[in-house]
Amino acid sequence: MGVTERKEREKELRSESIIDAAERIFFNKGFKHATMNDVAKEAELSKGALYLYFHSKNELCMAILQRSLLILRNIFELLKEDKTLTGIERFQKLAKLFITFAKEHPNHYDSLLSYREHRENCPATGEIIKGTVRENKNINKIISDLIKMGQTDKTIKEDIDADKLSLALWGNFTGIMPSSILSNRATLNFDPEKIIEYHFELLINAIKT
Amino acid sequence: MGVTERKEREKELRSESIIDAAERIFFNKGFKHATMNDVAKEAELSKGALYLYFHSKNELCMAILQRSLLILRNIFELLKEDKTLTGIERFQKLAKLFITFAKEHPNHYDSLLSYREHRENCPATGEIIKGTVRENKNINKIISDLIKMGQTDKTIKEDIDADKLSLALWGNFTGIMPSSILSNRATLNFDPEKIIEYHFELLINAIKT
DNA sequence: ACAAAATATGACCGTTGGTCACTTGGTGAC
DNA sequence: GTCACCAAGTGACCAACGGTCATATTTTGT
Repeated sequence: MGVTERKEREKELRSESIIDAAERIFFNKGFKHATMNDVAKEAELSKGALYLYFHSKNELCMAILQRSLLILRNIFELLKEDKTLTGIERFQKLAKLFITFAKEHPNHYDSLLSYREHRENCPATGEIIKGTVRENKNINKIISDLIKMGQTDKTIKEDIDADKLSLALWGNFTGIMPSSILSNRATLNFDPEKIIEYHFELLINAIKT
Repeated sequence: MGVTERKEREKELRSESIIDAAERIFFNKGFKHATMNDVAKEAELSKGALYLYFHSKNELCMAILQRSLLILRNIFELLKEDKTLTGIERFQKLAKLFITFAKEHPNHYDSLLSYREHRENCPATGEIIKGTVRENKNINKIISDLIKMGQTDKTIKEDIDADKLSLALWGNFTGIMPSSILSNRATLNFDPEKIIEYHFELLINAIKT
């Protein structure tokens, strides 16, 4: 009885192709102005069908956000596996990777920042929400591991609390950049990248051996 | 001809009383679910009249945000004028004031975080948007001044870039807290206040003489 | 071959932000 | 005191959109 398995795969594929369509539409028109009809048309489905796969527009947005987190996790994962660097050097590179991600995936980065807007009305029990929470934890775990690796190779102070620092960085990542990279930079009288780098510089001084 | 002046005052008062009403409604029902009709009723006006004072719902939200920034500025201003503290001690107290603000004015704090949602569609030339930008700069200026005061009394390292650090802190403030204080804390496995405090601790180590 | 179940459709609904033709009431000129 | 005028205010109305559901189509198991 391979039918149910095949159906499950097809359902999964449908779901993915809807998210693909949603990304194209949302990233082009913006979350607010894109409509579910737009997405349906792009996905070559009727509007009603979308609701067989996602409970609401917000949940569809959260599905995109989950992808964004995945992209970022993969970037950090690579850093973690780079054996040519010392611990503190890896930490140093975190800031650059933050910035690179935001620049190379501006739309996905934007979706990260709109977390607050879209989580509303999404039942916390839903698979998608749980997925984003899980992915979030994964990322914090990696950052935390990076720091611990620095402690192992003695390039980062022993008494640093890796978990807390990891969360602080994550907060900083989703804090300083928002007011910047995606706003009209014209109105800013500072360069957000420089701020992040400077901030990291200070932290590095605080934690290196 | 004191009539025009009086009318101007009255217009200003109306505007304020609309914001008052909007705060009560928005803070109770949430920005999304509150309607302009709700606000109109609360302000004892017709819906159409609201639009004589604010171009859109978003702009009304930004007016509330401007108030939030004002509250925060006043808090920081007090810290700046406290002559009993050394520079580094004042810096230390910043973190606590951040947290206090978020706890004592949760709705206003929330409105700060929803900046991204509401700025959309508000023309950058509007008085309200310019007001929020100005208030934002004021706050960064105060933080920056606090740091410089520490450099003057030699409790903070001379070579710290006060402006950059000020922006980094502001980013952190609007970064770590959002994912925390206002989310269901139940699902969090960490205490956001602790994270902020720890982060500050590290920074203090990096900048103190 | 056919009934049952899964999948898909799109007309339809309720709600809401925003508009606009119209009303109201204070003002200043005479 | 009267009256034309204009800013201030009104609320019926509109278009747009998220979401639903009765119906249609396709696939599945027997």
